[in-house]
Amino acid sequence: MLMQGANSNSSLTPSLKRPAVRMPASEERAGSIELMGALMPFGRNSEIFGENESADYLYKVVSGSVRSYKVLVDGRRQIGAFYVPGDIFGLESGDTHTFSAEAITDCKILVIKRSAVMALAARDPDVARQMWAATARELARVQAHSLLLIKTAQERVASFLLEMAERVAADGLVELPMSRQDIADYLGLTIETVSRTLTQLEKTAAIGVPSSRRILLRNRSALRRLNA
Amino acid sequence: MLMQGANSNSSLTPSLKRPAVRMPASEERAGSIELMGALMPFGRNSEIFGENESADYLYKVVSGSVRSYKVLVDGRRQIGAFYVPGDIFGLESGDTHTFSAEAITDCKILVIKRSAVMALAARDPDVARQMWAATARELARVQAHSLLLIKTAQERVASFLLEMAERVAADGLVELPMSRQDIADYLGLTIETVSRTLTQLEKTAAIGVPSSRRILLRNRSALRRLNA
DNA sequence: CGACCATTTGATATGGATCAAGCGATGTGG
DNA sequence: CCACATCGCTTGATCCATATCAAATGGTCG
Repeated sequence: MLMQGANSNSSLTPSLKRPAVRMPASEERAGSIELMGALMPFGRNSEIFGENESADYLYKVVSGSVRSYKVLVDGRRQIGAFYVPGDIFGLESGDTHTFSAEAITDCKILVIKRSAVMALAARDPDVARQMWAATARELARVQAHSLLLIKTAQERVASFLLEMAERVAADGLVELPMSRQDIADYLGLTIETVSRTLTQLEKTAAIGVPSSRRILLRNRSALRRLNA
Repeated sequence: MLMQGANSNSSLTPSLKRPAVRMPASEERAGSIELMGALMPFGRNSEIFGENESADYLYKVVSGSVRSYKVLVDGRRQIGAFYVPGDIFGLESGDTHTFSAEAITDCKILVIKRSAVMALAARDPDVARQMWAATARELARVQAHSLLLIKTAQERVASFLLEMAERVAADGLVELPMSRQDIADYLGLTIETVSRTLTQLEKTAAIGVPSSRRILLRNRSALRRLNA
């Protein structure tokens, strides 16, 4: 399943190379989770894991960005989350992934064997607590996302921009790694509505759109006011 | 904050009585979390905790049912979850609750001090793992709820009925503890739409509605087909 | 330059919201 | 025990935000 990352795209061959730093087992302690994984490259649009695959690994974005999504029976795609450098993903309840994950851009992902984490967590309460905390953070994100989905188009787009700004912006300029279609599928809207809403926000001077992937936040408090 | 359960309603005085079974500290082991709490009664519509209050306790429904919700700035109320006997709630990311919780019906809630759980988890990896698992289950539920919110009215109502059926039904007959308004706020619809959708499902013989709080699932596969 | 894909813009359709009224059950006071 | 108020729910009529269908524009890469 991990290998699918390779074939669905590109000439990248993510040969699972040993991480540079590897502590002897006795040294594995709280905070060392990140030293337990292997750094793997994924090409744009390649699959990192698929829905219903067994969740044998955890993932941490080192560079690039990732979308998690689910395709509904009627063909609609719902994006559950965008992950940017620093984010951990692949935390799921059971032993199988409930979402798929794809690289939005070329990216480097730290891939960590879940069983190793579990084993470590069984010995080290602090590691267990860290995993709990990571899951709880994810829970909070999903809850916030739920709240998005009951808002109006303007509110959703405004919330999205503010969210991305927090995570990825250099002083007011948000560089979006994802397409309008990705945004639409994240917000539960159509690309047309996303596009129209952006032009609308531009007209009211809340934002600027120098290029389609670059959004300048001119008036954050106006956006926050829309945040309902 | 805990006391609000008492005053906002009824003559019940939830005097924090000691639980019947109380193990000496040395005996507190995995699975004993439930012995660490106090059983408290809450009257219908009374508040169990409020948004932004510090999350000092975890809760487990023993009898009755509970709604968690958030009131948005514009006055709309979004219900995040319904909890029935056996469910744990009040797990939040940080140290403050992000939702409020109210008793839908009179209920009995096991109230557990979070710090006690945390302390125990620090010593006992299995407890920590259990808490992680509980949080992960909650995460899965919220994710499922997110997916609901992008569906059509029919799909949302059908999914809701199937969800409640799994949790609360005695062979096909779902006894709803909550009002149409609660359902509407959970599904991100209006009560009119919920009502209309139910009559519509009744006409297609997918369900029966002997009384407004009792729903008979006549044709689950039809509902599942709607589940998109 | 030309083909292709992403995005924007325009015209129309529609699902669910909103506004408004009717109905049935439950409870209260006479 | 019945008249009446109240509350929760259903049903009806209309409106509106967003979807859908369709076309134009712009940006990128061979």
